[in-house]
Amino acid sequence: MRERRGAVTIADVAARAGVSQASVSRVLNGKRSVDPVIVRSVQSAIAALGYAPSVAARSLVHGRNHTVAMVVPDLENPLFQGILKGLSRAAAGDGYRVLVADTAERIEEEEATAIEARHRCDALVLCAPRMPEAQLRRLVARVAPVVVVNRQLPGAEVPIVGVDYGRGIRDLVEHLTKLGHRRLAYVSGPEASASNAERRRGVEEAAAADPDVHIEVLPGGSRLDDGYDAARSVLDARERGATAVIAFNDLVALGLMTRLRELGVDVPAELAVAGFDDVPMARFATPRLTSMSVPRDELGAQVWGRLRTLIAGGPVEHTVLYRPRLEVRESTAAVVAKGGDA
Amino acid sequence: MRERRGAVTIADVAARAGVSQASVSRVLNGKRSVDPVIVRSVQSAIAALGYAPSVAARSLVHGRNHTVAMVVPDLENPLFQGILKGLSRAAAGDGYRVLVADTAERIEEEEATAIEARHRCDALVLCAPRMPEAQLRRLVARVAPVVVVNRQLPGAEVPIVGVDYGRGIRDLVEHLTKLGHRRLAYVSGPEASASNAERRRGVEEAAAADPDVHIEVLPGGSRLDDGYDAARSVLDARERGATAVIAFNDLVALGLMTRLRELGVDVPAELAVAGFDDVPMARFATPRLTSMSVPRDELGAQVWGRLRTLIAGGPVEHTVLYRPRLEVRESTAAVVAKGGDA
DNA sequence: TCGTCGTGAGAAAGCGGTTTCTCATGGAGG
DNA sequence: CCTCCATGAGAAACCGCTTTCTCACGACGA
Repeated sequence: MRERRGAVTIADVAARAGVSQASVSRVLNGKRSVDPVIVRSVQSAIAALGYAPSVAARSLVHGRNHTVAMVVPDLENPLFQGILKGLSRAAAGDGYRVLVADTAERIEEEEATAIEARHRCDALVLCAPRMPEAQLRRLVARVAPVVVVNRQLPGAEVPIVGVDYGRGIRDLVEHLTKLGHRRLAYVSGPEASASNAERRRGVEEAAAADPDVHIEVLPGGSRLDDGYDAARSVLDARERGATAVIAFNDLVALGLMTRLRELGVDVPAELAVAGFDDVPMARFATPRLTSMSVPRDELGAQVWGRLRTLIAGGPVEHTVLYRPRLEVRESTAAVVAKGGDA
Repeated sequence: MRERRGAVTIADVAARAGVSQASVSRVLNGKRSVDPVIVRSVQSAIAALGYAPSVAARSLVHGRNHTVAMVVPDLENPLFQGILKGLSRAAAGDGYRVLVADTAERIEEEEATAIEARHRCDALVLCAPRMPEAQLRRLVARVAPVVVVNRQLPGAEVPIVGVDYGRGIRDLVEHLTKLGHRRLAYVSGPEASASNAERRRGVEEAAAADPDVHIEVLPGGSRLDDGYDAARSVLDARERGATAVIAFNDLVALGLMTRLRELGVDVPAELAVAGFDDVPMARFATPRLTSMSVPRDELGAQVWGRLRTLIAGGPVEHTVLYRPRLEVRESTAAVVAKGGDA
């Protein structure tokens, strides 16, 4: 430890420029009080030596290292990938980098991971945290500055960025009822998912708003396989009168459509199918999938905007919920009267 | 700066435990020379105060902060996402976190981004760097310890982890020739992509190995849209005798198949289609897509293994190239003789 | 008893940069 | 000429932790 580690330090620059370290520091940090001759001499020495200040030393003095930690339940999830992309690009514009911590859906590790990651960084992003609400409230108080994604925390002094899934579902139901559908099915997402709970609330609200509309909730999941496997119970619901299906997300919808096709069910002629999230493949499925579009990258950029404000000592900015946009495609069409009903 | 910043420091722990800071440090770092009474007293103080050592201070002393930077051309790419997932999970097992830098395909910024990111971290991962080879050689010498993904650097003292795309293509061609296909088309990837260059080399080698096999190269890209748009030139190639198509990757193949279906071309009866990467959707397409499977998460874990060795002062480990595994599905079948040729 | 060796623990220096305080110089005004 | 004020720059302390060096004490052997 007592040996110099080969890197160029501020002492080397000061020696080469013939000034004190304090002067080098002042030049580095743009202080106005430095004689221009010294400024040029220091800059010349910096360039000649290829000097870059130690992040650790600066961090020790400033108490900040210009990193932000992002904790996610699973990096496989397209939403989190999009948020990471948007966040990392936006933060880079302010000299920040994103440090990633993936909890692999181990809920019991989520809190410790968040605390550890935050300890390394200036701020934290919690993506769709799975832990119980009381625990989450205590955590956000502890790890500020923090932004939470896709998890409501009424009354908590923390910015929330998310998608208004309830609203999206209601809009989707409206699209389908305008096409004449009155009996629908909703293929549910994972039980532990807060965004699925919101979708289900949207389902309930849509059904409550129109006494003619009935929406049956079916078990499902979040992946292609889950949708594929849900086809059986979807067809049962169809026997009970359902003419349209809303899937938790596009992957579920795409898997479902594959199985329906294998089973000889014509989409949308015999059964309409709609998804959520509008993944790129939705536009290339057969039939093209009607879906609610969510701006993933932009979510990440919004997260950064709020974090930046918090880091700078600003106020807790408003919760922002993106309203999903309806992308009507081929998989939904007007209900066709079943034989004898015409 | 002269005010204490509220965090618990080693001085607080020392005061509470009634020992020196050196003793607290010794306990923290597991030194054997400490009296067990002092160990317990220190541990009790740490727990009571909720103390966690400053990452910056430790980093300053040790010259390491247990982070590794990963530079990618675009976080949208499923391969990089998978590598990030595998790397971040593997590194976490050793107390490391991954810091992400996305260059947004701005090749001119790649080098500076890599240097800056490395400066913040203990090591670097360069994913499919786009810069010219000479520049890349100079860079890897400068930023060691570094692992490069999907980019060959013969003779360079740097571990390479990647996919043997040439071998994958040759295996795919073999699969198709065994089905009786003799005239093939390859829908090319992005011009600047090193992995596309490898695939094209594989195409040339496969054609050179069998004088009966002819492979025509067509322009394409890397996304669903690119595949969709390539259908026209694919059909032209079919007029010239091609009975099977290999696409740069699965997204291109899926987009292509959508357009072929719209144009009334039966896959694989009239034209066989194969992809690369085996994304989840390949198993749910209609027809199910034949593809070369690549273990994305495992690539990330391999990257970590090599980085860890380098960080520990170990040798440059061997380049590892994963051989893609052929996943035969419905989109490829035996060539059907065209009318009149039977 | 005295001297030597080994072990445990505190003091102080150091990691690399920043900031505060102090000093020196020059200019202006009385 | 002398004093005061403003400005520029270096010295030293500090950020929080680690490590080295030194001291003290105890035990053992001569």
